[in-house]
This record gives sequence, structure tokens and C-alpha cells, in this order.
Amino acid sequence: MNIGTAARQSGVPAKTIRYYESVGLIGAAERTASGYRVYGRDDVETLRFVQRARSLGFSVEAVGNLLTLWRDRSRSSAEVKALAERRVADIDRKMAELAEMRATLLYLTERCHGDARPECPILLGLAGKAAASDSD
Amino acid sequence: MNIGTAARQSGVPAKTIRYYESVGLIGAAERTASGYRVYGRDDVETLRFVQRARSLGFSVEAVGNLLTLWRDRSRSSAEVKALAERRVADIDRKMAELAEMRATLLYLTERCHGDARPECPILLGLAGKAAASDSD
DNA sequence: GCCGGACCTTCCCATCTTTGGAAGGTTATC
DNA sequence: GATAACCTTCCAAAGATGGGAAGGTCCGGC
Repeated sequence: MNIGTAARQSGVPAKTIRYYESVGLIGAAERTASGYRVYGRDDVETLRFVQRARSLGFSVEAVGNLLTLWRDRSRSSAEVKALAERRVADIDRKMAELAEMRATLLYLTERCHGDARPECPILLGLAGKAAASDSD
Repeated sequence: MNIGTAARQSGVPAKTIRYYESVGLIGAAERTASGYRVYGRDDVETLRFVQRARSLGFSVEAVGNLLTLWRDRSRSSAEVKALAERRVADIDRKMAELAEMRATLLYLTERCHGDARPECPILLGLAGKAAASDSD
């Protein structure tokens, strides 16, 4: 099948498939005499795997590792688990960061009248002056 | 003061200050006869504002809007509040996404022995086959 | 009056993962 | 043989920096 078909079947855009090939995440596809890339069912499966892993936030590089492990029958599940756990830790860090941002923003927005008046604790907060709390 | 001093006082790296100038987030600084950028206390204050807003996850473009509102004495606090609330909504979306990733990863890792054996529900999960649950 | 070191300047490249487009060749169908 | 729908490569953009090269400048000490 051509790249367009593989794209439709795997959910990975043709453009992105070419990119994955260019950075070595997936192997170079065979070509027809006229230069068209040719894919088989296995390739589509690999692309789906990549797609799922990416959607779970693994970097392209990490997906490369996962692919290697996927294909390596002698690998230990511990390696895979370690990768996944590192990913969970990344996510936790990111979530904590977002939670902190959110709390700060909420603190500021709750104190802002949000009307036609110009007084705005949000801007004061961003400016570094403590948000006014005189009316709390 | 020179850019290095402004950088130290604002917490924004010199390199980044130049970038902000180049994309129009902050105005072009005046120059000495020899071409050095010159900053005053107001500029440092602006940079701090930018720094705080960026650390709350506002994009450079959004910070531009906030800066405009900050300087506009006739603006309504409602405008600012709307921006901040949109930001909170962004954060909520992102956190929900991360939570979903996390749950999936955790579901898979919990089912993985994590030993020397190659069986690995994580890889099966990524491959699209439902993770085996025969030993649950 | 000059030297060293710390500062500044611009410019280009790298990051990361796509996505868009331009210019051009191919395949299939009418 | 025209037309549409594919495919190819290559270049550039996005966002927000960071790194480094090549070169000019400022200040203190001797």
C-alpha cells in the first residue's frame, strides 16, 4: 500500500510518517520503481504502536526505545516498566507544576472584580506587588 | 544599566531579553553611542512582570496582551480576568489530558511483573491488544 | 598607555515535533 | 491526452529559548 493508505489505517499523517522515517524512528520503507514508499500490514501495526505511545506522551526518542524493546523477544519486562514509570514521574512533575500555576491564577482571579473598573489584583500580582486583600 | 544588570535584577536572561525585544514583546531599548542597550528601573519592572506571567504559563503573545492591559489605565479588570480565566481553562484541559495518560500508564505498569521475563502488558497495551488480565 | 577580563554586539545553528507549501513526477480514470 | 488524486523532495514556520562564534567596548591595574 502507498503512504496515504498506511496513514489512514494507522492514524499517523503521511507527513509525519516521512518525518519518523527521516529521524530513524521507523525503518526506511521500500520503494516502487517510481519512488513511491510501499507499506505492509506490519508497518501499519508499528505505526499504530508509535501513535499510541506518542499519545501517552512518550517522546519520539522514548518511543524508539519502546519499539526496540517491543521487537526484542529477550528483553526483560523490567526495562519497559522502568520506562513507563519514568514517564509517570514526568507526568506527576508536570501536573504539580500546573496545579501550582492554577492555584496562583485562581487566587488572583477570585480577588478580581472583573467589572468595568480598572482595579485588578491580577495585574498587581503579576507586577509583584501583593494582591490587595483589604476587602477580604 | 546594561543588559546584564537588567537580567540579574529581573531574572530574565540577557539572551531572552534580546529575544523579547526582537519579537516586539518589549520595546527596543535605547542604546549608548557604542551600541549597548540601556535599561532603567521601569524596564526591570516590566521584565519582572513578563517573567511572572511567563512562569504562570502565559504565552509570549498572551503576555503581550497582559502588558498592554497593565499599562492601559482605562482598561476594565474584566478583560484581564477573562484572560486569566482562559488560562485556567487551558491548564484544566492540559491536566485532564495528563491525568488520562497517567491512568493508562499506571494501569499498564501495575499489570507488569517488572522482572526478567519478557511478558509485558505495557507493550501489549501499546500494540493495541488489550492488556492481559488473566491473572487478576 | 596598554593589557586582561568581563562585558556587550550581531548572526547563525540547534532544540522538538510536526505542519504547510511549492515545484514537480506518477497513477488511474474518463 | 486531459484531469484528478496521488506521490516525491526540499524549504520554512511554529515557540521560546540556549549555545557559541567573531568581534567591539569598558574598566581596573600596572
